[in-house]
Amino acid sequence: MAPNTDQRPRPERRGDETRERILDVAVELFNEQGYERTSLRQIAERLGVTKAALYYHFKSKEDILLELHLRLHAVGRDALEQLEGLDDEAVVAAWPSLLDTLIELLLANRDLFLVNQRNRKALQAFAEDGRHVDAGQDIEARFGRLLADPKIPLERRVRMAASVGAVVATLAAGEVFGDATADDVARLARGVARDVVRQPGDAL
Amino acid sequence: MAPNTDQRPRPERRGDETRERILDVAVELFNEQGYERTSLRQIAERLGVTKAALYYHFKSKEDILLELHLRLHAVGRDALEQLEGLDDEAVVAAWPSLLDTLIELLLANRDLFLVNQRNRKALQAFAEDGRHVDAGQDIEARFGRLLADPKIPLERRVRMAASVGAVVATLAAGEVFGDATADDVARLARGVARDVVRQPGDAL
DNA sequence: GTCTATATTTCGATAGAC
DNA sequence: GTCTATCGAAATATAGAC
Repeated sequence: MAPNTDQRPRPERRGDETRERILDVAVELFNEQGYERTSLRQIAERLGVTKAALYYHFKSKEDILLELHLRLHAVGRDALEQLEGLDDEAVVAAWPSLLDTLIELLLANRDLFLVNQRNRKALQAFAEDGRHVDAGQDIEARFGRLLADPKIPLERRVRMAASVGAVVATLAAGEVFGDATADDVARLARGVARDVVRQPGDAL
Repeated sequence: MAPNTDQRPRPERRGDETRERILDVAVELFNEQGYERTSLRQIAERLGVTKAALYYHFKSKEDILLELHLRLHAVGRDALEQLEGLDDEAVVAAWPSLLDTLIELLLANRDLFLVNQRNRKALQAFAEDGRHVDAGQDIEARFGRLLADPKIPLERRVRMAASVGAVVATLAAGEVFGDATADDVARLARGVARDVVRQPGDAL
């Protein structure tokens, strides 16, 4: 193979590694303090570099949060693609299985999830300021449309909203259950989710 | 009765009325944009006064949020006093009834609730900076201790966390259920909450 | 009680050396 | 790729007139 004559440093090299570390520290701080209360100075200090260095890797503070949003979407992309083309009724039918997937993903990417959940306002502000965050296939937008669809019985929709709330609250509480392994909590969360979606009147 | 010779303007007069309006506008804007993204200039403009006027009524921006926090506590005080002296096991027993109260209060003070829920980080930051927000009888702290109590079976604790998450998510979703009256949503929320707390193995 | 005007601080972002 | 130095904007907060 010919030697690498590319002037740019190879991707997946030292540079991208620093980029990763920036994102890691950002997730930490955004979760501890929130996005708005976290300054670039804090991120830089915890990382042991200067603010200006951050600007080499990201063109703005918003871009850091936006990148974290994209990563969450990447995590849920497989699940999202399964829904492509399905109408709302079909999504309702698939809901119990979707909740299991949600629990699994939430457990494996807890911090990333929480950052996105706790900074919804900031993300939606960017979107309104012209920045498109996927537009049509945004997962949250689709969920909102689902809850508004009058073709689905109200109780079904309420229980969908409640099931997500129950799961997120349970896994966000996470380590307050001092004892308890992650697997224990996940198993119990699945049980709760099942009880929420299975409404009275459903066939057993 | 002798004429009022007090130099200060009477309480519950024009002054407190403006104070109320400030809090009302603050709740609106904090819910629309979040606490950190809302500037005092915006509050003043929507109110038709200047920033300086706000500082006559509140000594800082934090104080506005803190006041809203105190109001929420005032709303839930009756419910909280019922729990005084009860040990954790007794609270668990009272949980189903507490959830009904939560639903009722949440529905009657939706905006106030949401501001406090969405700005938890900011409030807890103030508390750590020396400002005491009740210390011992803070409702959220008590809830956290309850979830950590190993004397309560894990599944019970998980279901308590999940029930609150389900209720809050349902009522926060609120108007996305385009049709549906508040009463409908409240009734369905009670049903869901009941299904969450009543775990398998409980006597019917 | 509300105003105008301004002080003070902090933050995001850029320029240019190394 | 990271640094020093700094800019400009915006925010909180204060001083003092009315």
